[in-house]
Amino acid sequence: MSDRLTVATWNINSVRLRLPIVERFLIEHAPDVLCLQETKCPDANFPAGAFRKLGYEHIAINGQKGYHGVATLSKRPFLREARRDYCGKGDSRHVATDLAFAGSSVTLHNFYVPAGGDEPDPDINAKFAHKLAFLREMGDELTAAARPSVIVGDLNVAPYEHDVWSHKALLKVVSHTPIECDLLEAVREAGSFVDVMRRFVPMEEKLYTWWSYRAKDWSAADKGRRLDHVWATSDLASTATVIAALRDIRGWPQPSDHAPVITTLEA
DNA sequence: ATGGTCGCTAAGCGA
Repeated sequence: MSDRLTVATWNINSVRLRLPIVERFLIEHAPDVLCLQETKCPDANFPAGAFRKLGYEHIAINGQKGYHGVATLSKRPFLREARRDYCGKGDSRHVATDLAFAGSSVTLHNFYVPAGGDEPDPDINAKFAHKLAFLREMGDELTAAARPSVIVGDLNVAPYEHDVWSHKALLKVVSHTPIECDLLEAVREAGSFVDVMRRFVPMEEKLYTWWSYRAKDWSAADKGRRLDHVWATSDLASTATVIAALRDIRGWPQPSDHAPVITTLEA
């Protein structure tokens, strides 16, 4: 049974403040599924009604007050929902859903990996130690990942040379240090996942999903990083296509500092 | 050059 499923991922940095542009995105791009990160919203206050009105009737949320938070919005019903408390800290950083796909099902993991603070040394920076522990736990879990599976989200690591505006300038900057880049590769390989964005954009081509709020003119400076990712198991990756980071959306009014990424899965 | 800007929630923290 042939099928097609479009999956978007977007760190929106407050779902309530960003509701107008999330609605605009859903109307203009109409993915089957949208995975949000940094919703910063307790579940009781999640604006589910606004999304249901746009046809996203199935909503899996894992939120908390003020920080983190993920949500998966879907036109297609969920066969299963699961949430894992990575590192046992009570942070809302993961929700998994199973969706009907091609006569069977696909598992979709939505992750928000800890940013890791400023100092890339786990001995003096507990936030960086947490980030590394979180990634190691991801690797342990994903070794046994169901097939087919897709992982999307803000992984807060830009692993390759051209995932950042300057490899040399960022070697000691959290998100692009060798320890994180090597660990993210090990996590991906532990579950035999394919980096779908890089299947479509050559390794030597710059590719970003995030631009800091701090730049005077983010687009002109273009000091971006590829922090958001789409991974798929090899059975899906062979037919997956990516609309790489929708950069224009970074320039919408009151934007998130991340751009969304859309992937089409076909089987 | 070691800031610069956001969003939460009510001064400072996290990103």
